[in-house]
Amino acid sequence: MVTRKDIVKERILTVAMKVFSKYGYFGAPVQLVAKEADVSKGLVFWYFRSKDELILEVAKRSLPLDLINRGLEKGLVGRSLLESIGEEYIKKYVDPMQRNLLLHTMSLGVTSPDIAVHIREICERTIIRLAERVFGEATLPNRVAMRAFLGGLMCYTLRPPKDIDEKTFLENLINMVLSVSKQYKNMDSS
Amino acid sequence: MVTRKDIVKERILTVAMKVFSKYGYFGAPVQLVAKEADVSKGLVFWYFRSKDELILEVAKRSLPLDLINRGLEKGLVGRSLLESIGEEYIKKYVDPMQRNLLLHTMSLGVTSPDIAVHIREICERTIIRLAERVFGEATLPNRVAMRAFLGGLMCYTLRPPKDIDEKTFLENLINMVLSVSKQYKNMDSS
Amino acid sequence: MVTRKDIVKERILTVAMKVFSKYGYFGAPVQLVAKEADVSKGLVFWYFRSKDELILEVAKRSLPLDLINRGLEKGLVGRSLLESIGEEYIKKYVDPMQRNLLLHTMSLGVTSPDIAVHIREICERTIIRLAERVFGEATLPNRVAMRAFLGGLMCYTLRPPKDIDEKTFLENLINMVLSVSKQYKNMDSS
Amino acid sequence: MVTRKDIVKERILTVAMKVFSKYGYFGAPVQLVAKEADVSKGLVFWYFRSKDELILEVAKRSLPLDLINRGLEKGLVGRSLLESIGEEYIKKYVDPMQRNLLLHTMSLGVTSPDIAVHIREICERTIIRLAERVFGEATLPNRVAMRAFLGGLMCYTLRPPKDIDEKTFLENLINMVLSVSKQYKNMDSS
DNA sequence: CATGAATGAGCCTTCATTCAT
DNA sequence: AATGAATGAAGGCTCATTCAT
Repeated sequence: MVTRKDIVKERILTVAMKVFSKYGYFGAPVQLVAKEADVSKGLVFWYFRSKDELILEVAKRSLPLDLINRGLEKGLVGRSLLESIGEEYIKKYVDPMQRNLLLHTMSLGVTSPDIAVHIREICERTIIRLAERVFGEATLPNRVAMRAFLGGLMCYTLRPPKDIDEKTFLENLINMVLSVSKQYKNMDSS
Repeated sequence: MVTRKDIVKERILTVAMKVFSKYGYFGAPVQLVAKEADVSKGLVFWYFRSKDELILEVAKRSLPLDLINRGLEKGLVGRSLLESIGEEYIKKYVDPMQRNLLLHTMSLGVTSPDIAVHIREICERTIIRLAERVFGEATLPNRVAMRAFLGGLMCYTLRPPKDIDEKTFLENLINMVLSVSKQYKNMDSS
Repeated sequence: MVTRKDIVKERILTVAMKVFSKYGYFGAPVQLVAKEADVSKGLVFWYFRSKDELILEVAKRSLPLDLINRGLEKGLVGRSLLESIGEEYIKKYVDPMQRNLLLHTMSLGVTSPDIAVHIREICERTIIRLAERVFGEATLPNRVAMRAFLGGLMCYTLRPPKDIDEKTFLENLINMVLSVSKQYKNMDSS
Repeated sequence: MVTRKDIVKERILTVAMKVFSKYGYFGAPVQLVAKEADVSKGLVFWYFRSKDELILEVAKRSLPLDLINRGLEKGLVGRSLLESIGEEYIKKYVDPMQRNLLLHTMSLGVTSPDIAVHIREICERTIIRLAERVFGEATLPNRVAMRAFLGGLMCYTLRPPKDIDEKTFLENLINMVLSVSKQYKNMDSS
């Protein structure tokens, strides 16, 4: 059941993403988030114990974890899982708001150990689950491949090359990534 | 002639890079920079009119402009210019301090309009000069190629793939970039 | 008849005494009292219109009024009334919680005019009733004697001298106090 | 040399004593102290790192340590030291401001462990030095006697009995205190 | 040039209090 | 009665910036 409480908390979070995206985590006072969400400053602290907690929640959402989990939940494996994630990834970050937020989060990860740790843990776990579902097992080379996959996507969205269309890019990236595993070797989409 | 003034200003800048890299542009008060540089807070404002000016100066240095200009000044052209820049680029950003600073600057570029403008202008001009020296003229495809070159380097340093060594990466990147121009077509370094 | 209402209100008050004793009237938020009493914050305000009202109620209990009234209700007069009160006084304030609370209340009496007034009124009236029951009439010297009695007890409990036992102390204090009235002159307990 | 810096800091402290005395340590915002001292809020934090530090400094001054040290520095010993201290003690606390401040400090000592520890340490050391100068050595009974002396003075000032004049009180208190040591036994002022 | 005292705006956070349910 | 969401007013503290020396 979705209570009124959940709705308000969600609204605050959504607004916070917009505001933080525009002004940065430190450039935007909690006050501004509250005002934009049309609630009192106090209420933000009722739902999030501190600004850091709010930032952490927003930072989590700025990462591609949501779409990765969605892909995993669909029950997809191998190439089709990567395709699904790749498409959603690019879809998410064509939104400049999301792209900027991701930049802020990456910058934050450098300075705030607290938040960095949190994020790192989550990423670590996700990478492993992803490797398992794509390759069958999360060996080191497989995990590295998953990182390359996500890193490649990140670079693509951060600085999309004008001369490579999404389809082509994705196909090549996925081929490269899958080539680390024998089962996909010499099995290009060509 | 290098005056005492230059030495002190330089020291402040160097320290500011370290401090901002560690705590972020907003997380580090001017006071901290002054303390680490062993000067008074007032002196920092003597050399830099405001914190924003100091940040701007540091942000400039965090970008790869310096090494690009150095390459240009060497009088190199074409492939050897790209090789020189590529090597220096990677050399600069293996330093985590520089890498983190670059992240902060990218995040900053999203929120701070006037700093963003400043940086963009400089980049724009550099890209053009670079294209001219590599390809002979700064046509749109050539400028795009230059952006791809720099973007590729950025991604490489931000998330260095374990399975590609620096030499190989650079060679492939340069080949790809040069291939947009007829004069380099089918003219691999081989 | 003791209603459920009374029970809850009483629990809140008891807990408030503990909490205020530990953190001071201003150091303890109402929220903390509610939590320790295992009720909602709103309920505290249902029973006590404001925090000040709660503080006042606790402050009253921190004073020795209860045991004085109990003594009066026993129908005691003269020396035996003082003895009863004296013993109960010391018994109450051997509890560090009560002692600390008394200190907070004394400090509060200095700053909070309306609470101070309230307390002063109550004290004034009690002193008079006490003087009447001890000496027969509340003349000025008699009232002063009553203050000396209570003041002496307060000092004793706040900083109990190691070399004077309770019995001896009380006997001497009462003798001194009673000596202001002719009827007790030269009428030591011996 | 008394610098301008010292003067300003001293003014803030003096004002803080007045303000805290009137409103209590927690009832008075730093802002109010600053305003009354005619300086900016920021400056108070320039001289005192936090409100707690300011409170501690004021709390120290609210105790009778100053006059005790002054007595010690005069080189007095035995009875004359106690007489000097006793007179100054009463002189200090006839000022309601000082009396109220002392009450606040005592209340504070209960809740703020930090400050309590600080104060306790200072008191401990002073008691010992006092015992040494009064009795020649700081044996346990001598130290207890010193506590009784100071405790007696405190009670006297907090609730001055109308029927005992200062001279008489002091004489009796000192006689009592000195009687714990053989060298003063049977050496009453009578 | 250099220092550090001084200012004031602004931010995070707490908390008494109200109110719909 | 009882809950806890919601509000808004302060308060402590930081920090960029200025200025007298």
